This record gives sequence, structure tokens and C-alpha cells, in this order.
Amino acid sequence: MISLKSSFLLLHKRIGQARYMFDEIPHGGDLLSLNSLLSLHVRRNDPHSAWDLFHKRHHEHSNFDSYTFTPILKACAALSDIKRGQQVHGLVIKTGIDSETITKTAILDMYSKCGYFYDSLLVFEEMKLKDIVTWNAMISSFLRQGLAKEALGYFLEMQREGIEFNGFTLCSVLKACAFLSSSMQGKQIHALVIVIGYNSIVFETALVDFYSDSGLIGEAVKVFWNLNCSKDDAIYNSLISGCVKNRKYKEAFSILSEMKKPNVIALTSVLVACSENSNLLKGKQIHCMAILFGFDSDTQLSNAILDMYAKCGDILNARSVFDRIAHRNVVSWTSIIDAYGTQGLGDEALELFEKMEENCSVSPNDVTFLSVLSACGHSGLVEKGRKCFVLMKEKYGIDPGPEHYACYIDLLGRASLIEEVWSLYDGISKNSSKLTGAVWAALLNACRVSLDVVRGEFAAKRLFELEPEKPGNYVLLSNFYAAIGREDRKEELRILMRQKGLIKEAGSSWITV
DNA sequence: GTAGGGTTAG
Repeated sequence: MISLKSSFLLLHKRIGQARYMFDEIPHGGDLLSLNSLLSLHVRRNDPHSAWDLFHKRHHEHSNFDSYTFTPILKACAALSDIKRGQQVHGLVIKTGIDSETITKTAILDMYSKCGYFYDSLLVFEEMKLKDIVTWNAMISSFLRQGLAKEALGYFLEMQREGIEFNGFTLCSVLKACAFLSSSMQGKQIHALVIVIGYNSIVFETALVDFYSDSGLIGEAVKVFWNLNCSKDDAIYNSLISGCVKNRKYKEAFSILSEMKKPNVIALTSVLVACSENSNLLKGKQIHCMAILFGFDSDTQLSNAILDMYAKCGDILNARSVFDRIAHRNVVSWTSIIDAYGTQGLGDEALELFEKMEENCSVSPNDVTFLSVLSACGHSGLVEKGRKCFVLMKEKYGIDPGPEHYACYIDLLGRASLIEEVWSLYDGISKNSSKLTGAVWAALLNACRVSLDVVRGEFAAKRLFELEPEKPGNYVLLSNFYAAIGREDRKEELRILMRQKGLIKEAGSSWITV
């Protein structure tokens, strides 16, 4: 009777109803129906319900099998909840079924998706029977960790072990190629797939991504138009995002207009195009579309709309979008703080930062502090900037990166606090990884403001050792020479720039009036 | 159990 009921549950994919009936079954139903319902929740992208159900049954001392563990591990991965994931891992060991390849692969994948790369590798290394899915999951784990070289190494290793690769593997390999800028290898994968006649929309999307990320947008477009199956949202989105990344804004808009119905992701991507060339009119049109299609409750899209208004200088609309976001995340807060900061409205930026701190559900991150520091710099709020720099380390445990130092040096430099600048330098000079071009540039600029000739020349020397070809640095140095009255040096620099072909063309703007 | 599409700085 019960199993008949559980089959019925499976046939009926109406979760609410299924759950209701499940609760009515004496003793909570059998294992088969529990497992089915767990899978159903996970497939429906509802990991919370999956966990609630699992948790309830765990308290009732139910027995589980591998068909319980695989979906619940997937739910933990989706929630990125390592605590729950570890709990399940422990239970798997306790239950004594952890010898199975499928369950262990699910554990590996859970660790990876929760950001515990090393644990995923540990699980992998301890597995005796690895199949193609195990290898694929491990290769993905390397990529998630940014270890593209290792991902390719394991790809070769799996072939040495006699495991055939499949489409999943090739998608990961393409990602690794893009990451390593090895477009030759990626093209070889493309050729290989044409030869073996593998046809998959997911792989084609990975190809579009690969070509876009390799700067070969023309190839990405070719893949898109040569597709011999029907196009889905993801491949449209991938090409739109690729066009924007490659600054092909017109093309991005034209692909968007090809879509029967836009989606949140497509609109988010295309808004970046509006921000980057300050196309307020187009940006407003996209904002209208977002409202029209009922996407305006999406936080990520709203953040992009907010930022578009900010980048186009329309701070009032940026603020009104911010005020309407129901679930603001760290990006929402950072974007609005930055919007005020770049407009020179430092007090407003700081006021919002304080509000953010009062709002306990969202914590500032490293980017937030960059925006706050830069806002202080733009408005000459030295004391507030000092406080923030300390706050970042002491309250939030964020170790200042080179970008933060550059920003902070810039803030102090603008205020002519040159000795404070150099004592900050003394503090970080032991750690050469913190002395990036941006830091030397900020030091040089501070010396220009304070006419610190000797140390300025020292900073310039270091800057040009690190970044000899960056045109902006020549402008910086030229301004330094002008400030200290060395017009002769300035002229030498102009000649050098011309020799190097670094003279910029006359200023042009994409700004739409 | 493994693969594809989005937002903040510089």
C-alpha cells in the first residue's frame, strides 16, 4: 500500500500535494518514498525543503541508504553549507556505505562546491574505484579553485589511467584553456569535437565562452550562428555577455533583440554595456524592460541597474533603485556607496556605510572598503579614511591588499601627509607582493603633491621597472616633472613615449549626449 | 554523483 502511494507521489510532480500526502503516511513513509521526494526537491532547486525533510527523518532515527545521501549531499552543495555537508559525510561513514563510488563522488563534489577544495582532493585521493564522473568532478574542483594547470594535468592523468573522457570533461578542459590563455589547445578541442561529431548545446555554450574569454569574439559569434540545434537562453546569454566583455556593445544589443523573450541574465549583461559607454538612454530602456517583464525583484539585476545609473552620473535614479531593492546584498551596498563616492559626495557615502554596518545581515567586503576609502579620498575626509582603514582590519578581519594600500596612500597623498605615506610604505615594504604598480603609482602621485623630489624619483624608478609599457604611468611621471619644475625631463619623456609608440590618440568619448 | 549564461573596485 505504502509503495503504491510512493509511486503515486513520483507520478504526481506537485510538491505541495506530495508533501502533504507524505506527512499523512504512518511512520513518515518508507525509504523509497523519502528518497524520491528528496530527489524531487533537489531537482526542483529547493534544497531547503530537501534538508528540512532529511533533518526531520534523521531525528526520527530513520535508516538511510546511498539514494538518500546523494540528493542530500547535492542539497548541501547547493546551499554551500559545509556544516551540514560534514554532518552528512559523518553519517555516511557511520552508516558504513561509504565504499560506493557514487556516494563518494557526491561527497567530493559537495566539499568542492562549499569551497573546501583540499577536502575534495582528499576524498578523491582516498577513493579506490574512480569512474569518469569522479574524474570530471575532481577536474571541476581544480577549476573552481583556479588551478587550471592542475585541471589539465588530471585530464591527461585520467587518460593515462584508461578512463575515457566525455562532453563534461571537454567543457572543463575548454574552461581551463581559456583560463590559461591557451587558445591553440582550445581550438584543438573544438576541432576534435567536430571530428567525433559530438553535438551538445552545453558544449557549444562552453565554446562560446571559451572564444569570448580568449578575446576571439568573432569565433564565438560563428559558433553561435552555425549551431544546428535550437538555441536556449544560456547560449544567448553567453554570447551577449561575451560581446560586452569584448566591448562589442552594438552586437550585444542586437543579439538581445534576437531573443523572443529576454531574461534576467541577458538584461544584467547588457546593462554593463550601458554603464561602460554611459548610454543612459539605452540603460533606461533596459530598466523599463526589467519592470515590464517583472524582473525588478531580482537583486543582481537591480544592482546592475543601480550601477548603470551611477556610471551615467544619474545619482538620484541610482538611489531610488537602491531604495527599492528588497533584499540588498553586499554588492547593492557597495555600488551605492561607490556611486556617492565617485560623485564627490563623501559624507553621503559614509552615511550609507554606517547604515550598512547597522544592518547586521550584510557585512562589508574588501571591495566595499575600497569604495569607502576612495570616497574618503575624493572628498578629502582624511580622519574618516584612517578610521575605515583600521576598522577593516580590526572589526572585519580583512587584510588590506595592494589596492587598499594604493587607495589609502592616495588619500593621504592628496592631503599632503607625505611622512605618513612613507611610514605606511615602511610597514609594507618587507612584503614585496604588496608593492604593485598601483602602489608605486600612488606613492609617485603623493610625491608630486608634496614636491618630494628624491623619493618621487625613487618611486618612479620602481614603477617603471614593474610596468614599463603602461601609458598612464608616463602621464603620471610627466605630471610629477611638471610639478617639480623639470620641463626638460618632461620633454624627454614625451620623446621616449613617441619612440615606444605610447602616445595616446586625441581624447575621444563614447558618451552619448 | 560530474559540464554552459548575470551584479560591486582597479
